[in-house]
Amino acid sequence: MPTQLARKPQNAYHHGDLRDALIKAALREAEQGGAEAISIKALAKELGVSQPAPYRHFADREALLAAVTAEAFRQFTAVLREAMAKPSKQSRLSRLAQATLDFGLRRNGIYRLMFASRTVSCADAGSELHAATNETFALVIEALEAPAVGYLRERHALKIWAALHGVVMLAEQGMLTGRSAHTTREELVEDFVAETKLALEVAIKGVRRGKAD
Amino acid sequence: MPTQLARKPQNAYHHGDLRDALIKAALREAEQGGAEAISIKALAKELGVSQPAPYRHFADREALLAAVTAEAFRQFTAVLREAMAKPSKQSRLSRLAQATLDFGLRRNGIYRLMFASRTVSCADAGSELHAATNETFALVIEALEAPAVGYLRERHALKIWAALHGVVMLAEQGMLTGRSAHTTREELVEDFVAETKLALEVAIKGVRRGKAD
DNA sequence: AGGTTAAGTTATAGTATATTACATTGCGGA
DNA sequence: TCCGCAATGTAATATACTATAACTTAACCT
Repeated sequence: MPTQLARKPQNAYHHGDLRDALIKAALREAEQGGAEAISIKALAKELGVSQPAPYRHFADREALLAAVTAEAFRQFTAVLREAMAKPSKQSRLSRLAQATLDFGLRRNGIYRLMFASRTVSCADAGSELHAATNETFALVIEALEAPAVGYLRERHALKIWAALHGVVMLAEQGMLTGRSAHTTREELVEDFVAETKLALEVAIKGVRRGKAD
Repeated sequence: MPTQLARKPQNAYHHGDLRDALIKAALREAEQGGAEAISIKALAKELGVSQPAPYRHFADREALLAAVTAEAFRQFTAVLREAMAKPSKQSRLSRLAQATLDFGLRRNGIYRLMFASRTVSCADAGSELHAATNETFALVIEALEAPAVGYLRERHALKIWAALHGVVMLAEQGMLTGRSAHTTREELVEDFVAETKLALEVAIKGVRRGKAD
């Protein structure tokens, strides 16, 4: 699917690039209210087309959500990549982790759309989503800055990812506040980062010395 | 609000205990499809009452969801408590952790209702939900089997809770499968359990020796 | 008995998804 | 040139859900 240049929408009966406009507008809506805030009817009205028009481009609401989610993943990955790229005193893993937390809290509705809606599963290997999450996961592995030894990198990438995800979700739900004074979200994240680095280092040394898994 | 004995519902124009029946039926629905699967209309039909009848007991759909979520938390806490109580070779923290994973995956829709729906926030200290999550959190602290030293227990309880939550959520979404061969969800959870024990022990010793935070 | 009220009922409005049949535009080929 | 046609809209409509309003029934309480 090529990028389809927007053909002048000025005097248009035809919108010009309704599909893309729908995705962008839906992302804007989801920013605050999550997936539930995305209404085909409302989007159509906002874009000045009739209600059924979106159905020319998406079979149903779920198909739109899938496309929006994929786009959200692309943006997420871009943010993480940028955070890892910029020079800093922090380690790359730390920057990735804090960027994840920041994205998860700031663009909270979108984050939920990506990770906490069952509208779309990324289980089937062929899906657009699967590819998107693969890229994110690859970035996490890269952030570990560790050599490939067995499945250690993958395993620790999964762990830090899960931990970060948990912090974001609980924080969004307000379940972290008031539990432990003097413990901020950022500190929790930094704890996990430190533990990951340590554990991975130890594990790799262990494998190299002992040749055992 | 007393427990309101079910007055004989047999020959009833009045249902008898519609409020409770709604919550139970809604929980059953949510088991599979999460919060979105809960429809006032459908529940009313299932229970053999008219559509507006539920509104006698709940101001709106959200109020019903709040009550259902609170009940879900109660069941969740009960399951965890039971898992911790039964004798086993595993540590209490390990049993709590695996029970959490099991609940999160098996009663997946309910788990999402509890932790991944923004319908209800537990941020306000007075709410029924806040109390329910407090109880769960207290259980996690108890499972650590560690003495109260500063805020260490609370901090590590938050960490293991977040980590567990992350594993459950990612697993539900299918984001763990296929990433790292030879790494099961249970192993991830056990890893977090082991790290928590170790880190907490070290931290407590450190504080006691050095008197510093 | 009779009044009060909680807990239902029917009727109805408003909004969302989704389908069907029809209309408009612009482009490529005879 | 203009005809056909595919792409992309529109109008009309069916269905489902939330929610409110006005009315009815049953139970309880003096």
